[in-house]
Amino acid sequence: MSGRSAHQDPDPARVETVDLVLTLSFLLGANLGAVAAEHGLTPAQARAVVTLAEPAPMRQLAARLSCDKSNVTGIVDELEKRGLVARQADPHDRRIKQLVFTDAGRTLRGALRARLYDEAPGISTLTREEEGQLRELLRQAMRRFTPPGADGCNAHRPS
Amino acid sequence: MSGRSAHQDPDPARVETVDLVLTLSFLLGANLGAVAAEHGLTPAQARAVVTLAEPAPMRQLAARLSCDKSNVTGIVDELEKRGLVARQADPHDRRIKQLVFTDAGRTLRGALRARLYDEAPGISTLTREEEGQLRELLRQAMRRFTPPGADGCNAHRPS
DNA sequence: TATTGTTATACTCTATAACTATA
DNA sequence: TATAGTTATAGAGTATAACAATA
Repeated sequence: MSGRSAHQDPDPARVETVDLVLTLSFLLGANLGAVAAEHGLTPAQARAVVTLAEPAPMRQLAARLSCDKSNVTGIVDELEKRGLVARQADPHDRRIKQLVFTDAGRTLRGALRARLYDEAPGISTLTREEEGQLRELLRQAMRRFTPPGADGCNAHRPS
Repeated sequence: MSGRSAHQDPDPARVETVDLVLTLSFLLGANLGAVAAEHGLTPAQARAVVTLAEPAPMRQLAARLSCDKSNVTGIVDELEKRGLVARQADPHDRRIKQLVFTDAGRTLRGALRARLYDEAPGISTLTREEEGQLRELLRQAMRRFTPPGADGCNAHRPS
């Protein structure tokens, strides 16, 4: 018994690996925020512009952003107000609104992607070879990852 | 002119690398949220428990969480209410409150760290060697990263 | 009945600024 | 004057639930 804890401390090397991923992601997020602000957008709006692959229904954009569809309404409202995207009626299903870029929106998307990817903090300092190794290791990690509750049936989230 | 955009599309390989980092980080964050909820904590509260290296002033915890000190007050209020941490007067400077864990808090911290690091989604599927390579590449990226606006002044980040 | 999108609402996270008590 | 911590407040982000229009 004594005061011995039920859990050993995790491997310090593992802690460093995880913290490095989180720190790098934090920098990428901070960069997104800064670039968004330069264009008078919130981070969520900028992310929508970068993520949208036109044409796409609202619901698909929500899926790509990993958020509820109700959030997308407000984000797209603002982007539409600024003349960056438009909602187009779908000829085959009148419930659906297809999102498309305006010319200004498409240009902005290119500018944002250039800043966020070409100049990605940290990652852009690696050589092509190093980045290739990093990419392959991350692919490996994601490939082998099994989401919790995926026992071959459809996964739902208990809340 | 012919509608040619001012920006080329970024290198698809680069896009994949960045998106992999963000996806992995998203999974780590979702895991934090799930583990926090199991213990009736919000993600921010759980992160404070995991991050706190006792004893530490409020201000230092805020720095480690990369957030404003005003946020820490509420987080620690709740952790203190649950008997996980305590605020102790600093004998040398009465402005300072040193945060320390209770026994329950220290035990919880161990449990959370075990879940968040030992079972880190994605990363825990790599072999020791693969994880070592990943860690070294991420270290390299962070080492070479120059924060914007760091023109010769001292900008470090102690881990 | 099920689905797309909208609205209303609430909760969390975060930053800013003003305040206190110390130093 | 400067710093540690608190309080009040406001802005983003997100989720849930109820709803209208449509399938």
